[in-house]
Amino acid sequence: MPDEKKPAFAGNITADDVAAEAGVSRWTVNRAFRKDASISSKSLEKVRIAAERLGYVPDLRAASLASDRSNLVALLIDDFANPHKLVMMERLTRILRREGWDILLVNTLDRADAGHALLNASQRRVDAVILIGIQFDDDVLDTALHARRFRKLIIFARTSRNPNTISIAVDDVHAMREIANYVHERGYRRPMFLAGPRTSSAHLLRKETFVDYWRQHFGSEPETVAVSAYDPELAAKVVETTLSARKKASLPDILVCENDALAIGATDVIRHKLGLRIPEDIAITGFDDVPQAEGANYRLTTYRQPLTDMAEYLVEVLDSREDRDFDRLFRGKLTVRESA
Amino acid sequence: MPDEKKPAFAGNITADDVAAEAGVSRWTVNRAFRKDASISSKSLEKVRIAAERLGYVPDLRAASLASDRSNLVALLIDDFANPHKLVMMERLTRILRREGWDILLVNTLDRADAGHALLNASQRRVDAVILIGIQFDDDVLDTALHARRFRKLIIFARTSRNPNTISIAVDDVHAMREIANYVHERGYRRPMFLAGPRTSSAHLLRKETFVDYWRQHFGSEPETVAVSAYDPELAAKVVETTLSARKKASLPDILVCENDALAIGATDVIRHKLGLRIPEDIAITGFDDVPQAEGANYRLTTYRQPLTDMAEYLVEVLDSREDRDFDRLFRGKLTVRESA
DNA sequence: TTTAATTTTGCTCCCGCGTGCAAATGTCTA
DNA sequence: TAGACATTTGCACGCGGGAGCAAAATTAAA
Repeated sequence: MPDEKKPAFAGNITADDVAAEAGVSRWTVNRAFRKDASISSKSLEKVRIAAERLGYVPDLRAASLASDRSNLVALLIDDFANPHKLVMMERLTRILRREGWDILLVNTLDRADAGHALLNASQRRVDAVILIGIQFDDDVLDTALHARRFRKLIIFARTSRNPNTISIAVDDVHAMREIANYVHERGYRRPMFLAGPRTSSAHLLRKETFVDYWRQHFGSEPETVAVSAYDPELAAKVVETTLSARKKASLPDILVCENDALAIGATDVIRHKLGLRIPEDIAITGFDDVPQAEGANYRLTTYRQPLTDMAEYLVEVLDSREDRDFDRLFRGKLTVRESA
Repeated sequence: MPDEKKPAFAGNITADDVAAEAGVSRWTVNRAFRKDASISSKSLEKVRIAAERLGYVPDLRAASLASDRSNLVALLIDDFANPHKLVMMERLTRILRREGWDILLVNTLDRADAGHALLNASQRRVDAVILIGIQFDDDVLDTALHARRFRKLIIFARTSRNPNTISIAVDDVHAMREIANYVHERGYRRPMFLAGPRTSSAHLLRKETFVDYWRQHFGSEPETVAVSAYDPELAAKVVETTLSARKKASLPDILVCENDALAIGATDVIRHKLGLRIPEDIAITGFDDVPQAEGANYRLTTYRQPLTDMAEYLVEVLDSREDRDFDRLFRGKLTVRESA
């Protein structure tokens, strides 16, 4: 009695095998695995059973090839030093997966590499590219968009003025004004703004907004300092070299940081290297509300982005077949803690 | 003169289009994009130019379908609260991409979801699955392996006793003994071990090793406490409830933590909630050497995993067509700072 | 210069599934 | 129960490119 049962090893079970097993045609089998399928519950059941027995799962490569929809999006990141990225990835992967989207994770190694990263994604024929990094200049975006290798290029958590790009972000202007008002209300008068890297395209309007608003409404011109990456360690170095030489009287009374990554680095160095108290000697605000901002060590006053709402809107955008302007700004929430 | 030039919009440029443009056959075009190709430099040049002009990029879905190699690996994660994951992702994405591998990022939502996550990956016909999370029980692994949906199932940065699985990890036993010796040498006598969640399969041997070793060599039985996830916030809570009620004399003199995520949470709560000094009142050790361990705030004595070596070995494993035992343990490095 | 060895090129036949339509089957009403 | 309509099912063809071999072109040897 040679090979009574099929080999348990599923060399490659295709829809044809399942069709034979279930006594239907291949197309019926495939239909059973599509949600919009028009199929009788009877044959659906037959197919399910046969597929189960054979261990069949549809091949998404083939499906994608035939249908020209991959249900795959590329997620391009570069600044892995920013702890907020972990939060964003968690939220995006969770929600995208729930809605049937898979994610190709691409590490954009450096600015020169952005083009390669995009090309990489295009070879997999992703339906969209999501940028949550920082090193994307307009020329790279334009090249990518010109080649039209993907239908949608989404800049997440960052506003962009590029008209061919979809930007889903928090309303930086509104947020920064709220922070400025709060800072002033609490009695701070000599703010210093700690900014991140400037890129020509995907830009944060936080620094500009804060500085302009403060000047217009409260008279004085805030100092500003820039860090070349959203990296706590780098921020710490910059803050140290900027502040350590100063006399106590000429120190700012508050450090308004472009995001929590910078604020965290600043906090550490202010406390441990400069030996100052927060908020008594210098107060600090951040932006993003990363998990550790809430912890006992930082208790950071910051601004929370509505990431879940943003991710859900992102899915909407991905699913949409329209060709309208998808840009959208969200309102976040000022979260007050003890740091300012 | 109707449509003199081709539409700039690359609806879908295929190898056929390029072949026509370059005056060669389709197969020559495809060969031009494979690195092992046997092609004359003359036609390679012609193809390159034509491809450039038309904006052609080979379709990896089709290539994968035809060749049965996708050059895609799935990366399954669940514990996004652990900052070390960010480091691991950075390293893996960097090295894998450099070697021509793309990454499918899958968020394993919870333990019950692991099966779905695996199935998800299998539908894309990934060449391998890499697990860097924690919620993978043996039954899930066995199901996945039994279905034989991928050639390799790699457990990264965690040892596994499952014989069908490839484990690339640091030698926990060696590392923990080194830590235990160091702790004892420094004069600590009442250690408490702060452990993470226990899963039946992908297991860390750190707690067992430390406790056994300490008992055997130094007589006393260390206390142990467990946290249900590698999450600093959770660790903080557990440590607070465990230690806050005790008199100072009955406190441990050192907290040996299974990894930095726990150590960070513990540090915060010990300093800010219990009002104790580190290391004078309680010392702390971690494991992983996350970026913030080096920062001014934590200065954590910890153990660094050779992630780059491990990732490079991972690539070797992926590329190999042999069927041998790939399990491998690496030696890391004890990194001493001020916390212990 | 002719023949043999070698490299390059073209081609047939798949890979596994979706699209759109026609045939078949089922359901409802009069 | 026949006719009209709705639902299911089957099928030819195509998506873009790889494997392996045969034909053609190029190079080396005699």
